[in-house]
Amino acid sequence: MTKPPTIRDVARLSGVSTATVSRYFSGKADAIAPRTIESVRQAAKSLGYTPSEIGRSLRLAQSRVVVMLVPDATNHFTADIAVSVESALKGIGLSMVLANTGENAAQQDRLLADAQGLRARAIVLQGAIDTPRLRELVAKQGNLIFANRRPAQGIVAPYVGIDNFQAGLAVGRYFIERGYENWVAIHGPRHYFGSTARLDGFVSGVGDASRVLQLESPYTMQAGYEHACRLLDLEPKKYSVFCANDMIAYGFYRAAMERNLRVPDDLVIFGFDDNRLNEWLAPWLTTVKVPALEFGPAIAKLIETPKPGFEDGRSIILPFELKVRQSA
Amino acid sequence: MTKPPTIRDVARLSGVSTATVSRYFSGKADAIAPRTIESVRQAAKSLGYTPSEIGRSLRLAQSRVVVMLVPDATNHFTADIAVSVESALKGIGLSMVLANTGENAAQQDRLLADAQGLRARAIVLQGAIDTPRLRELVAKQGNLIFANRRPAQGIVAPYVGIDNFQAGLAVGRYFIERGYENWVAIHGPRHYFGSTARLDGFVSGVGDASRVLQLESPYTMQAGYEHACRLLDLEPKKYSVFCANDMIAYGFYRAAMERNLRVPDDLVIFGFDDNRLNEWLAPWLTTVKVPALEFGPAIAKLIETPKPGFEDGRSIILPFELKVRQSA
DNA sequence: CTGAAAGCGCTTACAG
DNA sequence: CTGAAAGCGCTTACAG
Repeated sequence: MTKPPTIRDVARLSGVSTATVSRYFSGKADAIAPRTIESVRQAAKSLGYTPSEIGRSLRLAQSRVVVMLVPDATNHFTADIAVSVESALKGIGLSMVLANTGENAAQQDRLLADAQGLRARAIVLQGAIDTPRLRELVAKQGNLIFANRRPAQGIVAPYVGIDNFQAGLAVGRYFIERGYENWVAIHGPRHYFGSTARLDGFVSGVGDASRVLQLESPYTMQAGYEHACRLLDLEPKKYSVFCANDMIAYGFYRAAMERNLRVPDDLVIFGFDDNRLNEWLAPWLTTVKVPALEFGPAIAKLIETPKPGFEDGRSIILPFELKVRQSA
Repeated sequence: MTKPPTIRDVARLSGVSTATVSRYFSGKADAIAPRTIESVRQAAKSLGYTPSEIGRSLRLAQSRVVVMLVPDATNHFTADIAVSVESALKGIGLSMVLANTGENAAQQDRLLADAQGLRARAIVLQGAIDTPRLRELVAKQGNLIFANRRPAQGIVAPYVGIDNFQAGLAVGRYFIERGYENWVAIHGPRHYFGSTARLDGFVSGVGDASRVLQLESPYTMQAGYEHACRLLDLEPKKYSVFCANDMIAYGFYRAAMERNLRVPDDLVIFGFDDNRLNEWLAPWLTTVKVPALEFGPAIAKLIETPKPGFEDGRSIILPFELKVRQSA
């Protein structure tokens, strides 16, 4: 509750100017006499001084905060990426503020304004909704980074993630190769560009859009379960289901188990993400592996590297991989 | 990339002083003439002005950032609490910075210093390691809040969470009531005060410490699995296992399944937390329900309410509940 | 190697 | 209802 000591307190106690104290704390100690260093160190220590990031940020017109906006922080894969990013940012001296948009455009825009208020060094969006405010910010600030889902057409900003279209395509082709029938694509919300890219890729892969049953769905087990119940009860068939993420796949599987269906004999299920839970909870799930742990380093690199020119298309495309296990 | 407009730019464009613009943005608009308000609003809008939190924080000697330190952000229950807290803080105009201590004392202390540097409004610790720096901060800043695990003896700071000792006690008594034998307590790391409180409670509940096999363990499925394998292979028995959290219980269960053991006939498993995954992944797990969603509001309330006196024991004890399902 | 001074973007007590 | 001015905690170009 006591007011924290300032640079002036340290200067006073060690008998030097604030300039010298500042140099000590901003890594310019090699231009200070050893004896001076020592007295500053001591004074700072005895006062328990930690430089104020606020003063520093104001002076440098730049903060060390990066804001990450996610549609749903309770989604495991989203959280995995967030953890990876937080850790990589810490490595370069930055803090991460995490905020939930709840898949809500107005909420996203509000948080975008907050991030602007914090003068965030960068804003990382995992699944952005295309709004005028978003576009304005991209154009004016140029410090937005899109992660995992590519931004909508016409937004020029760096993207870190896999090529969702290619991944969908690969799954579609795999379906053809294996001779699967009764295609179902449970795809993510249409307002995310990345969701539709996966879907479009898949449809291209199987080659016949009219034969793909497309179901839009939130990225949750609950939703996967409900879609499955409806489908399996209304018109039971040997479906081949491409799920927009692993959680949907878990839900679908649950419904299948309840109906005593065997996978992959009675039903084919393909997931997406290969989240950390699979190893323990769904080692049977065939899925697309997205390298969650590579997001952090890639994003950190993007933030550290200054923008080259006006056009900012410095995307980092991470590799994906089809993890073929039992379910497909 | 353009430098963001400042309060001065808005003042200039609308022909008023910065004081007036400031009043407009800090909710003192009722003391401004309607016409003035309108011109400020317009000017701000046309410039795309968002007040700088940095300038504001410096002036007010108070930031709107709350730092949350967690031992392991990939732990689901930890993440659930973090989500709840983030959402409640947003409701009162605060941002949350999340950081991982990785169960490492030095890392925790470093992050504590960072939080101090950010002049965090509050620091929330989910599982703190008892270090001199932590104690110093509690004494000097008085803005630390302990969540889910009570601070070590002698640290006077608010705590939000269940009474871990009582919860452990209730489980121990339940074991006695049901006549369970071969007690095993797989407890969390000893450097967390909350872990030992649960264990101590359990031991009190069964009433005979010498008959409890105590195994220290990280809070992971992997660790639960490994403990189980060792135990079940070395000396197979009908164990009654109290797991420090649900993840450990999942791991234990997995090992049991691999050995064709039936729960609860061949093995009794009791979890802790009742995390969000149980509903889908382990609806059979008997566990202690900790109300994750109540942490956010409780912590927000604590932050909003000014400290009463010198002694700060304003803890909020949340209710827990034994969720008896099949496994015990 | 060191210091005096200006200024980053705000808010608010004071005066009118 | 409004403005001039001081000051929050820093950093750095400049001068010595």
